[in-house]
Amino acid sequence: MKNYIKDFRSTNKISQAELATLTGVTRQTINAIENNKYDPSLKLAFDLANILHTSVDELFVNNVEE
Amino acid sequence: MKNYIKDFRSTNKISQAELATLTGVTRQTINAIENNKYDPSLKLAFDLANILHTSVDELFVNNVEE
DNA sequence: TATAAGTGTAAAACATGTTTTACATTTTTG
DNA sequence: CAAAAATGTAAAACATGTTTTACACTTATA
Repeated sequence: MKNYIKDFRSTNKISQAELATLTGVTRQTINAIENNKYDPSLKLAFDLANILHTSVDELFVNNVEE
Repeated sequence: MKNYIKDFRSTNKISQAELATLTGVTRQTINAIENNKYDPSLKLAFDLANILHTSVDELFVNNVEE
């Protein structure tokens, strides 16, 4: 699973910490997701898309190959 | 989180068991998600959307109020 | 109406996502 | 350049998602 959080975050001029606060998770969670340590829950994916003014389908790309 | 899996499944004329096989999870998982026992992982959400010929953003709706 | 196919459900074990606490390194700015 | 802000990271505890096994109930079909 690839994501464009960093790009959208930069476009929206917002830090990992701010994005964390706005989505109600910790900064570590945002950092881990950006660095592909794991994927967010579906709910968090939607919250991230909302705050970053985009959609889940645009924010993430599902690598069909595992 | 609300989902339209049952509706899309019906449109695509496919059983819970078939959808499970196609997405690589168990029938119980599909059943639990349809009945809102829990939300799928982001990857499973994408796989479901693909198989059901729709998008994550159309298949699920994020209830902003927790 | 009998049988098969489809659906609902449950508990235990296991896998993945998130928090907490804490510190190190890098980047930005006065 | 010094200080502040931002980012990377790690381990333990906790929360949520998924499998396995198993059985009961309902709906479709011969």
